[in-house]
Amino acid sequence: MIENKIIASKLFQGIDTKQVRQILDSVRYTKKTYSKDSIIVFQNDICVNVVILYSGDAVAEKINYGGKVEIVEEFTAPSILAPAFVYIEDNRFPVSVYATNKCEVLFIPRDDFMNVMQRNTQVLINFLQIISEQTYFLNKKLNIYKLSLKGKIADYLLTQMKIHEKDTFNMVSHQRLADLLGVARPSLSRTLTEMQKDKTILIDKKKVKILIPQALRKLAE
Amino acid sequence: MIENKIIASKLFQGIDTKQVRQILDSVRYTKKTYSKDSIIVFQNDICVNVVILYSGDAVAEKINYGGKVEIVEEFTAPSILAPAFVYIEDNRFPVSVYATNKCEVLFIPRDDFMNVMQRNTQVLINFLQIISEQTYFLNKKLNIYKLSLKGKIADYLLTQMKIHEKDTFNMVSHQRLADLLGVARPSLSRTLTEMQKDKTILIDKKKVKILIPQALRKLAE
DNA sequence: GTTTTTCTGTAACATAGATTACAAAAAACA
DNA sequence: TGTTTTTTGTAATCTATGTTACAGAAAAAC
Repeated sequence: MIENKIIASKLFQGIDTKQVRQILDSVRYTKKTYSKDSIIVFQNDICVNVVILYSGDAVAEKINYGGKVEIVEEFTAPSILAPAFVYIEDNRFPVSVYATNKCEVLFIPRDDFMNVMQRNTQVLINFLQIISEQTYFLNKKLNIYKLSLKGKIADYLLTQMKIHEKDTFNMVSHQRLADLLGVARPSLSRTLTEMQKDKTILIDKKKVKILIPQALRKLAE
Repeated sequence: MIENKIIASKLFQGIDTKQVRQILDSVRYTKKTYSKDSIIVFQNDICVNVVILYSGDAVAEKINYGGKVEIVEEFTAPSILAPAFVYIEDNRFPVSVYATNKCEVLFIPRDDFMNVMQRNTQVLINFLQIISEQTYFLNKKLNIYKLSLKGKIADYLLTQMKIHEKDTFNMVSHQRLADLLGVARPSLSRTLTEMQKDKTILIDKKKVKILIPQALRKLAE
């Protein structure tokens, strides 16, 4: 039953299974299954559907001028692909999305979905929130870009501290963190060492302990 | 007449004055006038209104940890302030906005505005497009951040070429461009000189001529 | 047309972070 | 337990861009 799967999506938050069924009955939708490595949406395709990945995992890739491929985003079901490109004027997908394992995807024509939003306040709120959160996270990402490496690390550590709700937690590998922050691994190592010399943080094996959170806040501002 | 002023806003695109009047009549709204340098919205205020600047100019500023002030965005009427923060969960203004000259502002409670969107498809489309475009531009800005200085200049020149619809056009001053790109002025000068030595572009006084657009596209990818 | 101000080019130097390389430490495996 | 693989620390070097400083060119003001 498709409604049991998509109900976990943020798009249908606060809506019960029966209502989701009614919504699906009120629109024309297409259901497709994709095998590993097949392409779900093509870069530059015109985006006339709300695309809901309701099972499986996918990645967004961009092919740039020189033919080089860059991974832009990773999706895990349930997830809406490129919600901000559905109602925009030049509404072409900026990326290609392909399945990293078996995926099930729902396509709802944007006009039909517009009707749903007009009838169902909760869906409207949810969709507005989904797009708005993207703006929020992009803004945040942009701020992080402007920071020095120490600032980026500080931001990462503060976020982790918030997630774990304590000042001691396990770190991912240096290589993984370097990739996340978009920096070189040896630069990251060097800077982590500096921060330990500063007595701002303490690292023991995989464990980090934040000694002076205020110092991190200052670095990450 | 307020409706004659706000009708130029993207939010009311495709809607006639009479309808705008009807929309305004259907919501509770507040109209305020701000003198130069007064604050329109305060950073960290909860954002429960759609805020429409319908005359005047304003700037968004952020006060960061150390008390330093940073200019984030400039608004010219008609413009919606922080549309992406109206329906988000942690809906606090990320910035303070203040008037740089006399401003007139309309506040519409977000629940009332939600009703408008549900009754009026055009307003819904417009609002979705406004938020979506923000995502689009932030994505673009993020990509530009990742580029080298040459890449940033290339991107700027290509955009200008598109705007002017020809390969020769006037440039803004180095200082202004350096600020736009977020780089140091002498670095910009040096790099422009390099690009002229490469024969990619040609500069004469204020005029630039793009000699090899493909080279720029490669740099800006 | 002369003076003053602003803009541009450029050089010398500083700095953050990338790159490469390698050895020590830790973890995984057998 | 010993062996292999992965991860980490760190040093040497390179590179892009920032910083500072100043002189000549252009533009604006007078």
